[in-house]
Amino acid sequence: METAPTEREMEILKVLWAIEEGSVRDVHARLEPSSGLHFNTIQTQLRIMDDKGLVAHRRQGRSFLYRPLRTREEVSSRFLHKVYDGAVNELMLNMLSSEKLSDKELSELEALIAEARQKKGRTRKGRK
Amino acid sequence: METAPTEREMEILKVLWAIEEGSVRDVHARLEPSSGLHFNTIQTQLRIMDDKGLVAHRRQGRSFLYRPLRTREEVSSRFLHKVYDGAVNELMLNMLSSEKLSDKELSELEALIAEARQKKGRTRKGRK
DNA sequence: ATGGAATACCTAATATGTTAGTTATATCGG
DNA sequence: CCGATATAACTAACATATTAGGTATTCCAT
Repeated sequence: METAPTEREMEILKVLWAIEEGSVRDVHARLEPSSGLHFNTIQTQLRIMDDKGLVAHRRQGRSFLYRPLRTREEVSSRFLHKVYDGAVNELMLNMLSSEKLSDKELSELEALIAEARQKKGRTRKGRK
Repeated sequence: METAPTEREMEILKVLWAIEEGSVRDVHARLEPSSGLHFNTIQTQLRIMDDKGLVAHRRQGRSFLYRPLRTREEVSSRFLHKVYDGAVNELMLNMLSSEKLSDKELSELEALIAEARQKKGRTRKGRK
């Protein structure tokens, strides 16, 4: 069916990514301060997301515990392909220009990529 | 007002990013093969996006030429903050794991970052 | 001028998203 | 067992998105 999460659904997914699994109350507690949304609203939203396959639930005692079925990777990958046709370096280029990154952050990024390169090199041809 | 582009609006923005500026017909020509959408549908959509401030138009002869007002940078930055709270390296980490990047692409990425670091270094303290 | 083609403008139907009230049901303490 | 409370389930109202039909206007060629 491939339904993309809506704005609100993204907020809820974000909470679930953070807490891994949680009840309506848990999600509501996290979202209420910033959004002021009613408990029932979150409950309804979660049920809809359940129908859509964005989350799953299991019973615990009298309440449900919800967990995300979409990962951040999936959401991000979808974004990359939708907006950049999959061109990671295009995205990175834009990030580098729009985000103000510190030296430290840049070093970290470089290290991440170097590591990925290492890993790849090892499992393929030779060292370089 | 800060309205986030919807799914369909994203498709249209993408076309406009590619062609820089174009008439309803131009956009429709690009979108029709994949979507089968009616000419008028695109026209209405563009007018709505105009109202929302996502695009602007100018007259040329009897028709309008539309151009995007949101850049890919802006859309991407918004995504980064919404989904990752601005943590670029988190995003990159996920990209590295979910996208299958070639050695060449990884090298390019590394080069991009190195360059950004150079540039930053030059305008700040010293060389390092 | 007049008819045809292209286009903007207006309108509306349908679908989907968003929010929260109301009702039913289960659980726990006494 | 009984009432209080927490929660799920149902329902509904309203907003926004999506799609396309119809109408008015403009320009071009005959």
